[in-house]
Amino acid sequence: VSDTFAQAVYALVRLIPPGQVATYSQVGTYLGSPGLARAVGNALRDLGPTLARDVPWHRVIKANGTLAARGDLRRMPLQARLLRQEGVTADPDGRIPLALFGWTGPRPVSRPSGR
DNA sequence: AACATGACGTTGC
DNA sequence: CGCAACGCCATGT
Repeated sequence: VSDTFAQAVYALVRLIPPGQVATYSQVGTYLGSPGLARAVGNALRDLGPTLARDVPWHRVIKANGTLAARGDLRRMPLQARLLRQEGVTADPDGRIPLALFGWTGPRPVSRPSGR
């Protein structure tokens, strides 16, 4: 459709529920390829203040569990605060345990009993 | 079409 | 743990 890659990114990030986080590569994977991580970052970087209200960009972090925005350190503390506000805490190392807060994806395979 | 840039990721030193 | 190099994909010039 006429949506750009960025639009797709916003749509997906919008689906990330509070209390959970996704990595750039993860988002990229759901969009088609893990290598899209960079492109995903670009898309969120281009996010405007208006769109930022609809898109929980703070729930997208790096693959190593650290926060991104190394060029815009102003957003770093903000992201940390927003996440903490949702219950997402970091380890003493300053990293977020993806094993606990990691988003399972747009369609979780939560199917313990299977059918 | 080619080159340069970037909220990334992984590996090597 | 910090820094550098390479790979990767989308976008802007």
